[in-house]
Amino acid sequence: MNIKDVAERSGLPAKTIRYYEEIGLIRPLRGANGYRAFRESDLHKLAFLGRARGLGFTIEECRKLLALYEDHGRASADVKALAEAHLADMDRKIAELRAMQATLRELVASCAGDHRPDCPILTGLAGTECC
Amino acid sequence: MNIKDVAERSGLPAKTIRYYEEIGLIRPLRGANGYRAFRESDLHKLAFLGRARGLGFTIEECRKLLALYEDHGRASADVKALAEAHLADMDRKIAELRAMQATLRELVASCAGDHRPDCPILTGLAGTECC
DNA sequence: GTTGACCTTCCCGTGACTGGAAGGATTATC
DNA sequence: GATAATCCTTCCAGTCACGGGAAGGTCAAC
Repeated sequence: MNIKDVAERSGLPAKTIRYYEEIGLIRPLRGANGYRAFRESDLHKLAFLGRARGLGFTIEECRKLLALYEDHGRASADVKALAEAHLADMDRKIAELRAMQATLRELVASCAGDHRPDCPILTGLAGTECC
Repeated sequence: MNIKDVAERSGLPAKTIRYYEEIGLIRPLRGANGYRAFRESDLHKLAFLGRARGLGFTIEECRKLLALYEDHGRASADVKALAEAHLADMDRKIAELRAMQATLRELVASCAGDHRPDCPILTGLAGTECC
């Protein structure tokens, strides 16, 4: 299989597939013409990577997941720990975003939003609480 | 004021302050020795930038906010629109994270997490729904 | 044989910094 | 006055996960 077919079947752009080879996530064979020759197993790995990335795992986490996937003697606890750490990461990110939203929503609520120049959003950002 | 004092007073690292000058967010004066000479107005701008960045605005959004801040004839509606667009951005990011979490939580819930190798998280990522 | 679609590598750009090297300026100490 | 420590400067490279595009080789169809 050439890269375009793999790209279509895995849903990943060809550029991304080349990049994944470059950083050692996959090791496709090479034909006599220098073209990458992908096996079904490469395709499976790419699909795996696409799903893991889609769930927000970083590339290094994906590397670990792939290693666990290929290690048939792994303990499912190791996988679960990785997944739970990632869930906690996402919790933290959501909390951070919500905190930022809460602050900004207060400022927005107090802003008239009309043609006049007075703007509590700007004075809030300026921090000069000049009352 | 030299850069270290400004860094301490604004809460921004000196590296970041140099970077902000490089991309034209601030324009401190220069002393005869080549050192940056910060005015109070530079410090205010940096504090403003620090707060805006802390609320998750991108650098380009900060540039616009700073321009509005310095334009005393602005309409507060323009500021409010920027802020509301950013709130909507954050809404989208949160929704994306929650969708990823929901999927991953399902997988995690079905994983025993013990010493055995069977792992629904990995088979889920492999997508081989082999039942 | 010539088009057109594919493939390859290589290098640059993204956002918002961070780290570190090399070297000049200032301040404190002896 | 010499020296050491602490500042300051610029410049270059790296981060993360790719994407864009150039320059050139290969392959299938007509």
